[in-house]
Amino acid sequence: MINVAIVDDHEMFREGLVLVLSQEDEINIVGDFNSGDSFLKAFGELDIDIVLMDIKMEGMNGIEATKKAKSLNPDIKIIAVTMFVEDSYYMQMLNAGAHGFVLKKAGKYELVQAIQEVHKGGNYFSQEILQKMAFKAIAGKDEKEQQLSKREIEVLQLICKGLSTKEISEVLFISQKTVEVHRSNILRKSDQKNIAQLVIWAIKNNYTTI
Amino acid sequence: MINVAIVDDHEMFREGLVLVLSQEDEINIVGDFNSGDSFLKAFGELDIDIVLMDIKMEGMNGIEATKKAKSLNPDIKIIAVTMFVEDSYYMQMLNAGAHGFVLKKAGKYELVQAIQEVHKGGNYFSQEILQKMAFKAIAGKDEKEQQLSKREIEVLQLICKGLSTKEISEVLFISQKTVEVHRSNILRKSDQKNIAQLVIWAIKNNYTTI
DNA sequence: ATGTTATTAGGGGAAAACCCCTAGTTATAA
DNA sequence: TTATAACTAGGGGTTTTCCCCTAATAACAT
Repeated sequence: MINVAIVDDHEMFREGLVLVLSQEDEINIVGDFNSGDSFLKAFGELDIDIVLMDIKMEGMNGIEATKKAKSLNPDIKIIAVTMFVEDSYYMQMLNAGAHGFVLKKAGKYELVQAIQEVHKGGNYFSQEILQKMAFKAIAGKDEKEQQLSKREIEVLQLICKGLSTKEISEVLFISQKTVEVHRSNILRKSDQKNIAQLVIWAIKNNYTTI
Repeated sequence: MINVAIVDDHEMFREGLVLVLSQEDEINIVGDFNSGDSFLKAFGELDIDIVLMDIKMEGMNGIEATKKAKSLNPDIKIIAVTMFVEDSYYMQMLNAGAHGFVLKKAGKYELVQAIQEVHKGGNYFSQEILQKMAFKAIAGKDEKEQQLSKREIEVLQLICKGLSTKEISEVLFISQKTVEVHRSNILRKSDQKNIAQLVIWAIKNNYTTI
């Protein structure tokens, strides 16, 4: 019997997951939570083998919740559940200690397979994600990973809120010139060529929420 | 007994919905479909009272599918299921003939309530949507609804793909000046002040997909 | 028929974004 | 201790966006 907890702030999706997985004989749903906080609060009292963790949530996100859960109990296995097949955040999630990665558009059987695989001590990644990783590895094995700095993430989030360079400079108490530097570094690192593309890239890479 | 069909291209969400609603004694799931096309193909052979219709789908979207279903059978009731609480597309969906509007983050009980209400011949709208409509009505009762034209929607979608004014003019075989006119009309009608805001507005209003 | 909207396209100019460049300070890692 | 990276900020320039204006043609509705 595999004890599974579910953390996702979408009621219907979570309730659906609970019901779908409850049908499986070998899976036992020990709890479902609508936030990282409520999950961690109940964490001590539950016997959990595997957590299905949404990455994008209001309040504490899946990456933070995964780090904290792993620090409380390193044996726990976490499978990230996500909407998009994008570049940057599965690395963050893997670094946080996740053992698997499943897309929300995956079906029941893929999800059960992922749970079984991870419970046996393995890893599971959706095909689409593996493909993305493989292509990325082939295409850019010489390029070093261009990660956004804290300040750049801050600026990116303000850009996505629709603030102009001038407005951002006023919010962050820095000169417009500095914001310009951040802007162009963000565009270069993200490999996007204008703000429209950047906003969509930021959403897919979990830097901002719509 | 209420015969319900579900149209949504997210496997897990749809499977979840099926299971959640199957638990209800008065609800009978007669079919679930991953696209507007597959739904309409099966439409003739099924006895459907109510359709839970996702608005945002690959291929034919929920608005088109709703229009076609209503033209085939005007008695059918459609409840739109959607991710965002935004301005423009519930009007489109209502014009297409929808009787209800439920957010994806709604819980099981709200959804069942919506189905019952619509089946009785009424309408159902999530609180958040009613609030949005009410505030909109109060704030802008003199302003007439500024709807985007076909060409503007075309331009908007190209903007969201990250094309510059020059590139758009080349794709559409019109002058840059004309594209500029469309751009500024889109910004004015959407009441957004730059491209970053516009892209997010377009996503929320279902003009483009991420 | 006559008004409205959509689509097209121009002139002209202000503002913002974008792209070079240098360069100082601070912090962190080798 | 010495690179390396992050954050800061300026000069100077091009390109793009955004905003004002006029205006013609076509389509559609009252």
